[in-house]
Amino acid sequence: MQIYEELIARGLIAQTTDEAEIRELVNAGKAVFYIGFDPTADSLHVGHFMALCLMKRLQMAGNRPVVLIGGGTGYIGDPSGRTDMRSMMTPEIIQHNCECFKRQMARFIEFGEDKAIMVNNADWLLDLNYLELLREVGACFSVNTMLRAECYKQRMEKGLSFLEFNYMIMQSYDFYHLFQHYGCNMQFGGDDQWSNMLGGTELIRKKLGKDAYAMTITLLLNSEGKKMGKTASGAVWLDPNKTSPFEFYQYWRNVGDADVLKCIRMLTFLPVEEIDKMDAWEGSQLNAAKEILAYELTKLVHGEDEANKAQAQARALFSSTVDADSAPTVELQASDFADGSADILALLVAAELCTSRSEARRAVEQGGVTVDGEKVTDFKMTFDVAALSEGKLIKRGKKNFKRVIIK
RNA sequence: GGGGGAUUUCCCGAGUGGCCAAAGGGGACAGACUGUAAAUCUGCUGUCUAUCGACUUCGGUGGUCCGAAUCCACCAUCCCCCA
Repeated sequence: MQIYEELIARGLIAQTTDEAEIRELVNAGKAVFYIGFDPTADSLHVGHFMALCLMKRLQMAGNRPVVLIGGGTGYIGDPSGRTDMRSMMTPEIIQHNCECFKRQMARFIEFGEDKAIMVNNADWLLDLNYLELLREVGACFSVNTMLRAECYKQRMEKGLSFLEFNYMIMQSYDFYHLFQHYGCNMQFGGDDQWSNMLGGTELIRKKLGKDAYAMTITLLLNSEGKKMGKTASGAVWLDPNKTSPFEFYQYWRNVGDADVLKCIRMLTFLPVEEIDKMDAWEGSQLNAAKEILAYELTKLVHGEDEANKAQAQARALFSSTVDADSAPTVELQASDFADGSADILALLVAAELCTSRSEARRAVEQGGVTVDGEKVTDFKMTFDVAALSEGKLIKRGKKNFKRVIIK
């Protein structure tokens, strides 16, 4: 199976400008393609991960990836598909985020001579001259067309600033620039980038009379049509300090039945034939598929050791009531518990299992708290500080737990 | 530039002087049922004390009043209409 066919089999391709041409270039390993990443945070997340995987797959097939860091476009903020404006980032933050991105990417993509290259659009966007740009590039864009673009739809109701409106032009200019300086003839990206990407191919056609191509990756949506990789508290990050390997593992371990196979297909590097066999799985058998998904992804992002650890933790915690030695541990100071005894509410808060004593009290009242497997029934329960020097496993609900030790 | 409207607790959204920590829905969280899934049902959802109660909150700052999310003034942000 050739690479393009594999991408299709995995359900990764959403839209293309010229399928035949792209297929040929990519399969022949002749594509120089870029994907842009705006430094909107100090860590990459799952959405970026998909793009990085795509780069890796294409690189393995002999194509040359260009990673574009949006150090310049970060000054504007992409309005695509958003209902409100992004908060403006200071140049310092943008710079910092770019550094973080670079470090994380190096884990996935091989950079170097004849390998992948990394560029930053701050290098050419920051020096643009406004009037010059308007004449050179602005003349090639029709406001009428731009306004019809899908990516602005939601913003037409809530309002779109001129600043953000220009994002498409900057991204198009990037493509134009890379086409000329790096021979980059393709741009890939999330499906929400489609209109921005078309802006680039149009610009290249109008300015240079040449063809460039664009292809988008299917957005990873769950069966309810919501973007995956988000939790209530925010994105699922690749940075282990922001989302621990265990949390990362658990996120995938808990995906819905309807989504497991799709995720395995799109996100892992398991052979397509192997995945096809899993298609027949159903019911509780899917639990095994979820474990595979969680393990594979954790391994890709955090390495084999961390994946093994996370899996062992999860199995120990859920397969039996016996506590896990590998549970995250919190050490507290005995001096914080002046009278030598610690009440359960204080422990729950100190272990960050609850955010306030009120919340902790509710959890206890509803029967959601256990200590070393024993259900706590009285929220006034106290523990001898000395007894906690050995550590106790405190659980809030089924999935939150900490080993608490008082020294 | 002129005119009109909006800003409420995680989100949407009621609330136009005391009965408002603030309806309703969503989400989150906990419990039951399960397969660490989904669906369903129940509880719960500002903080502190937990008993009465106290405290902080309704874009910001000041003011009126015994009393303000609700009235007034100014400021900020956003939306709509006209130019």
